[in-house]
Amino acid sequence: MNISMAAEQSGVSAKMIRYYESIGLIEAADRRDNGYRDYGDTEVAMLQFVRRTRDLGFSLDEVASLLTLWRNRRRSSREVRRLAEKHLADIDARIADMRAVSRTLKRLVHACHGDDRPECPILDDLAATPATTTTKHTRQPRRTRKAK
Amino acid sequence: MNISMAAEQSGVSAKMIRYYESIGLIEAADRRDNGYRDYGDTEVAMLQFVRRTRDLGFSLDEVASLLTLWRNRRRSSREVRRLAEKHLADIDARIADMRAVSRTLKRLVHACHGDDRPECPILDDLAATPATTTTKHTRQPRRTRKAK
DNA sequence: CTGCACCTTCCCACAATGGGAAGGTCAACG
DNA sequence: CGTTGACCTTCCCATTGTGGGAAGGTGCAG
Repeated sequence: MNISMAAEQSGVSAKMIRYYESIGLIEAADRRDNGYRDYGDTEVAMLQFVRRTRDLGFSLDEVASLLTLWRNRRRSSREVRRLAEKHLADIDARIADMRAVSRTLKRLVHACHGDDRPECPILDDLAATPATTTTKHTRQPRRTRKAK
Repeated sequence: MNISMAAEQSGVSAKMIRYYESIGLIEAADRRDNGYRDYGDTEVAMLQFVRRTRDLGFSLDEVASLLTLWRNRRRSSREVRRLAEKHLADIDARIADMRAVSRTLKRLVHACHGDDRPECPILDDLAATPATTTTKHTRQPRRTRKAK
C-alpha cells in the first residue's frame, strides 16, 4: 500500500513516516518501480507501535530503544520496565511542576477582580519586588566568578 | 551595570536578554561608549517580570501581552485575568493529559515482571493490534482508492 | 605588556512537526 | 488519447526557547 494509506492506518502522518525513515528510526521502506514507498501490514504494525509509544510521551530516542527491545526476542523485560519507570518518573515530576504552576495561577486569578479597573494582583505578583528574597546584594569583591 | 550582572540579578541569562531584545520583547538597552549594553534597576525589574511570567509557563507572546498591560496604567484587570485564565485552562488540560499517561504507564510498569524473561506486557500493550479499538476504518475522503 | 574576563555579533543545534514548492506518476473520465 | 487531479518524490523553511561556541573588541590587574 501507498504511504498515505499506511499513514491513515497507523495514525502516523506521511510526513512523519518519511522523517522517521530519514533518521533511521524505522527501516527504509521497500520501493516500487515508480519509486513510491510500499508498505505491508508488518510495517503498519511497526508504525502503530511507534505512534502508541509517542502517545505515551516517549522521546524518539526512547522509541528507538523500545523498538529494538520489541524486535529482540531475547530481551529482558527488566530493561523495558526500567525505561518505562524512568519515563514515568519524568512525567510525574513534570506533572508536579505544572500542578504548582496551576495552583499559583488559580490563586492569582482568584485574587483579580477582572473588571474595568487597572488594579491587578496578577501583575503585582509578577512584578513583586524581591523584598522577600532578602537579596543582600551579591557582593562583587573584585573579580568574583558567578557561582552555579 | 553590564549584561552579566543584569542576568545574575534577574535570573535571565545574558543570552536570553539579548534574544528578548532582538525579537522586540523588551526595548533595546542603552549602550555605553564601548558598545556594551547598560542596565539599571528598572530594566532588571522588567527582566524579573519576564522571568517570573515565563516561570509560570506563559509563552513569549503572552509575556509580551502581559508586559504591555503591566506598563499601561489604563489597562483593565479583566484583560489580564482573561489571559491568565486562558493559560490556566491550557495548563490544566495538559496536566489532565499527562495524568492519563501517568496512569497508563503505572499500570504497565506494574504488570511487567521486570526480570530476565522476555515476556513484557508493556511491549505487548504498545504493540496491541487494534482489535480492541474496533476501528472500522474511517472511510476514504472521496475517490475510494483502497490500494491493494 | 600580558592575560583574562568581560563584551559584541553571528551562526549552529536541539525536538518533533507541519507547510509548501517543484516535479514525476497513475488512473479515471470524457 | 489527453486532461485532470490525487497521489507520490525530495528539499527547504518555520516553529519555540534555549544553549554552545567562534571571531574579534574592551577593560583592568599585575
